Amino acid sequence: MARSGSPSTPGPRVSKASADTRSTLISAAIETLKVDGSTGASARAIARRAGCNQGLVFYHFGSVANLLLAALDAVSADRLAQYGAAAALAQSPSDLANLAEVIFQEDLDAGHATVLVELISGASSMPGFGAEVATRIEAWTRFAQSAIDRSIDPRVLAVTAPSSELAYGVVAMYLGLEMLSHLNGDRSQALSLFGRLNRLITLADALGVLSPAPAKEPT
Amino acid sequence: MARSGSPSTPGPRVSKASADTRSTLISAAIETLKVDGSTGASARAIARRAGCNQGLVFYHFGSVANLLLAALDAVSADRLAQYGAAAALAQSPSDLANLAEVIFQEDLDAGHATVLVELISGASSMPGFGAEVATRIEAWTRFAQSAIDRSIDPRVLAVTAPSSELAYGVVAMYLGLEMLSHLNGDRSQALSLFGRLNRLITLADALGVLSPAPAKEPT
DNA sequence: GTCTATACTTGGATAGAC
DNA sequence: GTCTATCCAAGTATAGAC
Repeated sequence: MARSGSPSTPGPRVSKASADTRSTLISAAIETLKVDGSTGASARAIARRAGCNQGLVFYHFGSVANLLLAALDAVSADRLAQYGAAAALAQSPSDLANLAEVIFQEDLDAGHATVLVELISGASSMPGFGAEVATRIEAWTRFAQSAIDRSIDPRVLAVTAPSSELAYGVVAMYLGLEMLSHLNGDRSQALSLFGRLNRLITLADALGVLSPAPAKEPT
Repeated sequence: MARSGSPSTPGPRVSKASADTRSTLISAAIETLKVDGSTGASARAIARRAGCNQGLVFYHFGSVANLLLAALDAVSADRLAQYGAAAALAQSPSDLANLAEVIFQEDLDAGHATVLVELISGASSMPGFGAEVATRIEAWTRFAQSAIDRSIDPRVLAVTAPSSELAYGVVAMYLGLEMLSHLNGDRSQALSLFGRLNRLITLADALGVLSPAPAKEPT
């Protein structure tokens, strides 16, 4: 599968031209998934968009499926890095919620969420593909869970739902809102709903029922 | 497109054999969508499952896309009828939530939800298909909205979100949970989350903060 | 590493026999 | 109304020239 060097660390072993083609193909795969969906993401369509020959897909990735997984890796790495940077800046649950809203809007507009949806639903028709996608989606739920753990009082979690389940729900909602807004060509309803949830969290936070108690400071 | 008689009312004009083949093809299309996804739902694959010739897809429906839309119509009609019957029996919001949980589990297990997800996400690669699917999905959000309107106090809606947005969120959640549980081959997390929401609604209902006040009865 | 050419498979769709 | 046969387009994948 991998030819020379590890696939995720293109070291000096790989020539510049090769690495360029690889990343161009990955970008083209992402773009094709956004525009034409997983059904339309054929080797030919992707190569056409990348401006190179169709055979290079198989030379560099071995199969279309592997290229699509590389594309998913790229999107995951990019977005989770963004999320992490934003989460690090957040000081409170409402900060986090506000940042989440901005980033969610970005994901809808730029089509990052579309890539996830297309690969998840497209997995049905490619044997073995589902398991590969599943492990990659786990990174998303893990991120959501850790963000929840950091920002919500454990006692709140105890009386509502464990963070793992909430994270599962958050990712499900993300995917579902992407599907509906993409279908309608209208993100306004999804964003409006997200905004309401956001205001609810800000309100609850202001009432002091969400944040974990600061580690024993004198009152 | 339609040959004789209207497509949704197969009257006596259509021979019994023809109507049989039509409905067999529709059932086969549904089954193929569940098992192989929208990419795998080709005329040949569907006809193979239906035990008939591939050309009949085009004779009866004109195109694969039209057959898939007929399949979606069938699933929508079937499920919304079930939902309606269940909702009619419900006397309270918690009744409704309990029934919703049972029906949601049914949809996950039987793959009804899969059909929706596959057609929505597969729409990206078929020009014009998205709009057709969108109008059919609207029937689902309309149902959800009317159920919400019937069972939740308008004053609660006024301070949280309008029923149209809540319905949008409910359908999005339904689709997202289907995607994740289908991907993992494990519906338990989705059901557990649904169960928690259910208990929350039952609790809120018991506290009297959800149901509309009964129309002016003497206290 | 990249391109051309090609073998093979599958799918959409139609024509015509029955 | 159904089936066989067929055409054509598109896809995966490989071999070999450059």
